Amino acid sequence: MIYCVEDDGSIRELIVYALKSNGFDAMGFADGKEFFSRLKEQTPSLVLLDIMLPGEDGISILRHLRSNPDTRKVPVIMLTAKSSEFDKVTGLDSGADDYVTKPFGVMELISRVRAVLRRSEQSYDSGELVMDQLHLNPQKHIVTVKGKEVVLTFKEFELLKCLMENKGIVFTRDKLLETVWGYDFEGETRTVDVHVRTLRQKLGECGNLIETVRGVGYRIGGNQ
Amino acid sequence: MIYCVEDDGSIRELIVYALKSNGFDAMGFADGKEFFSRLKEQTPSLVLLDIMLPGEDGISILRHLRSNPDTRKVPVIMLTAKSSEFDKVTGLDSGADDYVTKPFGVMELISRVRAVLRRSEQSYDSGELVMDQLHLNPQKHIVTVKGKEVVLTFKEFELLKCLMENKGIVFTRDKLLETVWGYDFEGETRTVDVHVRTLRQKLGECGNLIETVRGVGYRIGGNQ
DNA sequence: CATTTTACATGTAAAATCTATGTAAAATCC
DNA sequence: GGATTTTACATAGATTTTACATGTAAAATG
Repeated sequence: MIYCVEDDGSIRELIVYALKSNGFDAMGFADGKEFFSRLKEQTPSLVLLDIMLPGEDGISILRHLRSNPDTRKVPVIMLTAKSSEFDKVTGLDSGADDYVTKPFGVMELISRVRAVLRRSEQSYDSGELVMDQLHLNPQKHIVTVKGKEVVLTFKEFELLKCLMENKGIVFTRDKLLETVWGYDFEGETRTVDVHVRTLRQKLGECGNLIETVRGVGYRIGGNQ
Repeated sequence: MIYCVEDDGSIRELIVYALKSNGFDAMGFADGKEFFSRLKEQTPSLVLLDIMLPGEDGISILRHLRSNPDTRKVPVIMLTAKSSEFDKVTGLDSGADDYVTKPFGVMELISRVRAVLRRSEQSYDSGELVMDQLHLNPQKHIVTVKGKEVVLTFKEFELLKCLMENKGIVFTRDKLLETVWGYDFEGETRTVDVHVRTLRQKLGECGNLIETVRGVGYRIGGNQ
C-alpha cells in the first residue's frame, strides 16, 4: 500500500491512478491530518510526500514519521516544486529516500517508486524482516500481512523467521527440523509440511510466498 | 575500489576527489574504452556511469557490464545531465541500481554511493556456478539462462550441478547414476539420456553446452 | 579408394510407474 | 484446551521404462 500526501487534487488523483494502474495499492490524502488518521489503521510500504502542504508541511510530516517506531522505516519519496525546496532535501539528510521534482513524468515517478521499494525490501537493519506485504518483527514477535496482524503460534513464527532470515535459500525439511525444532532427527516426519500448511493458510494472500521446491524443501523469495 | 566514467574532466576530478576524501578508493575514466581496459585488471565494487559519453554511451556500457558474468553483479549508479525521463527509465530498467541527475550535490552523491554499497554487500555470492549465460545457484536452488529463471526438477538440477561442478570433465552414465542417483546399478538404463534431453530442452540456447562424448558420456564446458 | 554393411550408441516420444507433497482428521503433548 | 505431531490417503508431478528412430565409427565389400 502506497500513501500519497498532496494538496493539489488533480496531481493527487493522477498519482494515485498511475500507481494503481501499475499494480500498486494506493491512497491519496490532501493534508497531514487525513494522512495521520489513516496511518493508525495501516502502515504503508511507501509514502509520497509533497513538501508544500496546508497545515503541517512535508518536512515536518517526515520528521514525525521518522520519530515513530512503527513508521521509522517506511520509505518516503518527496515531491518538490521549486529547486529551493529541492535544496532542503538534497543530501537526503532529512531522511527521505528519494525525491522527485515537479513537473515530473508519470513513468519517472513509477520508476523511482519501484527502485525505492526494491531497496527497502532488501535492507533489514533493525531486525524487521520484510517480504512484499509480509512483515515479521522478531523483537516484537509480530507478523503482519498488508499491515494487518496475523497471529502465529511459536513454531509457525520460528519457521517463518528462519525462512525470511534466509531469503531465497532453500531449506530442506531436515535442516528446518534442525534449526527450528532443534531435532537431530532420523526417520520420517510430516511435521514441517503440516506447519507450512497452517502458515500458508494464516498468511492468506502472502501464503504463496512460501515456495515448495519439490524434492528439496521450502524457500521464501526465490527471485531475490 | 570505485570506478567513475565521465567525459567532463572537471566533474570527473570532482567526483574522484570527493570519493577519496570520504575514504573510498576511486579512479576516473573519460570513456568506455579506457574503462574496459582497466576493468580487465580489477573488478570494482561500484561503478559511476555517465550516460552521455563519447564513443560507447553509458547505457550500452551498462548492458556490457551486465552481460559479463564477472561484472554482472557490480552495482552501477548512472549520472545523467538531461532529466528527460527517457534516460532515467531506460537506466533503471537496464539494471542500474540508482541514478543521480546533474547538477548534483557532492554529499548527495556520497550518500547514494554509501546506500548502494550497503545494499550490495549483503548479497554477495554463494558458490554460484557460472558457465556463459548459464548460472546455477546451489543454495537458492535456482538456474537461470540469460538471467531468466528456468524451472528444473530435482534430478535435472542435480545432474546439471554435477556437470557444472566438474567443468570440462566427462562423466560416464554409470558415474552419473552413481553420483546423482546414488545407484550402484548394473544393467541397462536410458534414464540419464532422458534426463539430459529434458535438460537440454529446458536450457534452451544453453542446451548445447551439454556435450555428448560418444562412447563415453556427457560433459559440460569442454573447452575449459 | 569409395561405398555399403554392420553393430552399437544415442536421441526422442509416449506410456507406465512411482513418490513427494497437500491435506484432513485423529492422537498426543504441554 | 490449544499447540503440536502423527497417521492416512489422494493426487499432481516427477521419474523411469519402453520402443523405436536416428546417428556414427569401423569393418566389409566392390
